[in-house]
Amino acid sequence: MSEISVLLPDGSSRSVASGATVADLAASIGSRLAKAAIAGTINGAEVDLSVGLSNGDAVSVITADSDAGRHVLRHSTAHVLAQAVLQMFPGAHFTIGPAIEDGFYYDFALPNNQTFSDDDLAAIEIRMREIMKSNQPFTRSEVSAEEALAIFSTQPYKCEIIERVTSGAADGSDAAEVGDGGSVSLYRNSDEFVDLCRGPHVPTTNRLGHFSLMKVAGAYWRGNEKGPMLQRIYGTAWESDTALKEHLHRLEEATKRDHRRLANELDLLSFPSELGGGLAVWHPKGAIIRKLMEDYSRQRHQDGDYQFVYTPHLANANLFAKSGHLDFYADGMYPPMEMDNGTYYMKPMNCPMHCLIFDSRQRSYRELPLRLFELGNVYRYERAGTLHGLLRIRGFTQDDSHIYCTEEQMADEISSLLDFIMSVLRRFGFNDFEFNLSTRDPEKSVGSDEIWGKATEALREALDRHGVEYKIKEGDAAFYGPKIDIDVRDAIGRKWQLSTIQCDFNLPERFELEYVGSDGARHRPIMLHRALFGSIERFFGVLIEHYAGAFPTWLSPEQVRVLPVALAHDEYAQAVVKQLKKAGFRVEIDHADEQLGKRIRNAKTSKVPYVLVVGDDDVAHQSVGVNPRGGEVERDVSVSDFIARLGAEVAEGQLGDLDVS
RNA sequence: GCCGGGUUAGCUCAGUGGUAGAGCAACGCACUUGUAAUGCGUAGGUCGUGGGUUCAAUCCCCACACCCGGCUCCA
Repeated sequence: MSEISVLLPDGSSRSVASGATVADLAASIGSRLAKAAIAGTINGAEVDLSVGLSNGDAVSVITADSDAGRHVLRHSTAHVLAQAVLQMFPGAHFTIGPAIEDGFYYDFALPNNQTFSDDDLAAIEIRMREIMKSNQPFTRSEVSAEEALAIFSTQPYKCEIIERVTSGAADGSDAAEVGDGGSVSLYRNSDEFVDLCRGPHVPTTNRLGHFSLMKVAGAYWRGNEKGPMLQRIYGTAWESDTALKEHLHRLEEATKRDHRRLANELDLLSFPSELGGGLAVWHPKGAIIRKLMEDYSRQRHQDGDYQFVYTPHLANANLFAKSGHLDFYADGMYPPMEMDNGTYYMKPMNCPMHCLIFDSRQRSYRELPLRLFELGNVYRYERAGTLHGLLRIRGFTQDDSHIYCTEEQMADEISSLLDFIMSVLRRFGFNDFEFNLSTRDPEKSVGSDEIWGKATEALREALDRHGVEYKIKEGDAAFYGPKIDIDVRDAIGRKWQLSTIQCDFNLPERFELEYVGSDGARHRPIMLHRALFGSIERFFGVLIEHYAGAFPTWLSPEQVRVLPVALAHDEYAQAVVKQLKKAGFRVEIDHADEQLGKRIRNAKTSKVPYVLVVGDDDVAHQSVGVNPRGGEVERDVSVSDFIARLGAEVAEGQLGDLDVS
């Protein structure tokens, strides 16, 4: 028998029999690898294990416990989901079912606009397990478009995909379904079930099984809100039961951090339904944190040569007509108030008002960059279904600034903004940043090519100067200019978009803003919008989840709780409280009318950073027992020592990074 | 806005076509405790709002409000 030679990922060559498949190669390397293999790559392209090798191929084996392997598992599980649904719901149409982060989904259109119930989900999962157990092979074939249309003649969505692909109108999601060649690739795993798919898939359905169907949801066909609404089933799938369990555990942990739950448990704020949707009231404890955030923000802006301004919550419609926002965003604004002297709107943004301030008198180039800053309250009528706790809210406060500068100043200004942003975010325990540069959408934009080019270049230059990696989001800019968005990762690795720096060529034009240059001529300034927190509300929501409600001492609404062991120690405890308050700390006392253990538990569940227990010894020695959040109890600490340590901790928090774990 | 699900005591949640229950919290009494839940007792709800069906609705139906999970959107 002749042999061929293939190249392995480590650079070595290996001889295998001519006609060997990826599976054969894996088996020749080791039985363990053969068992773990679910797909492979040949010359960089992902393939099924059953694909034959050619002499000189670069080959790798994909195992289930890799990202690529889990992707294959998830996609194969999605096929089985579709198979089960088609069996159980005669007349159902299936559409697309990709693998996604942590799992997969599949979209269906059920006859007579039926919807899936939770009971259906459980039944579908059982049927899926039966299919997996029956060990059906996934078999690939390639057919012409005509043949494919015949095979899927009762499946209009599949026909649409085939037609789009063969007519060259396919987008990414179509290509993922069928591949991009002239022919259409299919995967069949029984006589009755076949799906369009590029693959690869696991060799047989019994390689699947560590999965769970999670939820059912509505989803628009092709994401088009005017198109039909489909029924989507989400699932998660993993390489082992352990990995599945770990994932479900992570979800539980994330639920415990939910800011809506913690805001309630910690008495920070609430969303009374009497107020209306998407409107919050801040309770005293939440307000303490908010004030500290605002104080810090104001201090940093003052240090950064920003000038503080205030503007009203309402404005005449003419202002928003002039800014152009009424044309673009009227649907997202609270409805107009007809007054006897005109029509008024709640402001959905601060920028037009800041432009009025800029334009209130003649400006010189000597004033630039002119940085106007406001913690500005804005109101946006977000669509009802989009509201989400503090993260998507209708009334909120932006830490908003508009910077007017020259073209030449733009790059330096943006560069220093990046430093400013990261420095502020670090103060709140965020150390992992991701940058996105959003570029022009030629279909939806104002301004000349030249100015777009310059501004995009300035943003890029600033990012390059910082040596940070960034992603380009093609066409994702606002209509008025390119922008940088900054995402942070929180303590459990989730990504949140917070800060933004946006160039604006629209408003200076519309407001005819000018400054007098050193040449004596009038010039139009560049305008930058930027927010660090984004909105105070949203940032606070993210902060709650990041710290899981256990705020660092400098931000904690209650920094210390003093617990007298017994009634006899109450007087001393009150003296300790008095000293701490005098030193500027937020302190409460919990009198001895409950068991000590109970009171400690209460303090811990309230996430108070320091619990001080005081008893006979402490009265005798002017000391306290210190029980820190997440640390060991320390007895006989002198009150003055504790005050000094607490003061240092709070001050450190105000200067440097916080260790968040 | 669209597709689902939900709304019962301050909180977390049971429950029923004949106007309601638990745990925690609150309050009272006893206990005075040295590092994560003492015991006993009391009080607390127009069952989201409005309409309909019914002898009777918290329960069934409709509308609305608000919330949750997604989709779409996000200046």
